[in-house]
Amino acid sequence: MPENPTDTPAQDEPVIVAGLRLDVLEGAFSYYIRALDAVVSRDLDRRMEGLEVARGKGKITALLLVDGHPGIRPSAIAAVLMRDRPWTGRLIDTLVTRGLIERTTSTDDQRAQSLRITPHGHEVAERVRAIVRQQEREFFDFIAPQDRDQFLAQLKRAYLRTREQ
Amino acid sequence: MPENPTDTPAQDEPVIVAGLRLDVLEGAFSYYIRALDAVVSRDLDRRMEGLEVARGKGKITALLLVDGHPGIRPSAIAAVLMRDRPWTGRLIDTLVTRGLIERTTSTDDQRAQSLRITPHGHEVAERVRAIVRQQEREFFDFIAPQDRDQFLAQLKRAYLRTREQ
DNA sequence: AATAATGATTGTGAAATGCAATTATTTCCT
DNA sequence: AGGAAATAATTGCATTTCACAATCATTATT
Repeated sequence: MPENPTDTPAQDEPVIVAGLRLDVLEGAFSYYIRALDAVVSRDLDRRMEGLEVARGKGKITALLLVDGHPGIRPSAIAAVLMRDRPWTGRLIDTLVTRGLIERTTSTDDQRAQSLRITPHGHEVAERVRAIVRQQEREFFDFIAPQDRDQFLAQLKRAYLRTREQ
Repeated sequence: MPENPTDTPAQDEPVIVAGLRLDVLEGAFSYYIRALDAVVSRDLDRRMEGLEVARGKGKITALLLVDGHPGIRPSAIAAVLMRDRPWTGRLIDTLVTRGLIERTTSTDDQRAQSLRITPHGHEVAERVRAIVRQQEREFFDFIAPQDRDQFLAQLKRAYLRTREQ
């Protein structure tokens, strides 16, 4: 049983990109995470093209959250996204404008709003789920099956830990 | 010898963030990468605060590339960053304006430019390296030593593979 | 009842980003 | 050699993103 992921570059082998060495960044988690984000986001944008939630960070998460948690408040979405409320408010504006979710004032707290998915929004959410799953299959197909769980677990762990800080 | 990373959440355990479930995103590489990027970038911004290369993606990489590759062309930097040339041009403008690098027309090709680090730029590059290393130590300290190489190798691999597409 | 805290919106300005058009130089092709 | 095509880079927008301050309404605290 192999202890290391399949076919990974050796630790001492320099990382060459476009013929250039990456200096300290070569050994930096932060660099790869930031660079990967750009590529993954670009790819996801392409896949979502035409769908009302295309481009930008947040709309997809917000839509799925509303679909999965009827009556959710904007501030709860802001907490997950780690964004401020003005930003989240405008995000919700666009989802409402596009007829994906609806916004009513909450019955138990009249300051708060209660967000619910519309039938159309639910359809879009379903399509979003399909696209996300498809991207996972197609875009990340180079990750060997036996490495997937471990890699995902590490990312999860990093995600949950860094959120705390 | 353990085969799995230390203390990782079980695969079937739902990921709860701010009390909410994440739907499909919970199992999506893309979600964690995108979310991690936001946190890591924010943290890096804080650490670089005051330094002429703070905030934004690209200045750090560009500075280190110029420092490590005297005479490098803007287009080479654009290739590494996967950005268009106008964008890269303006990035270089700011580095030049701040006295970190200097720009001359290349001798072998008068269309092209040749970028070189200034003494001040080199100093900043050194400080950037120290900060990056420090972030790796402090921010990612939750990754168990025995997991680090493997996690980094997976990220590297993902990075290199996704660049090809 | 007065004050503080909470949930959300509006206003605004600074950056980031992306596309099209332009200029200058070099390479390629007859 | 001469002209077309390709390459390196810049300039000029037009959009979008994003954060901060100020404001308004409602609820909680004392």
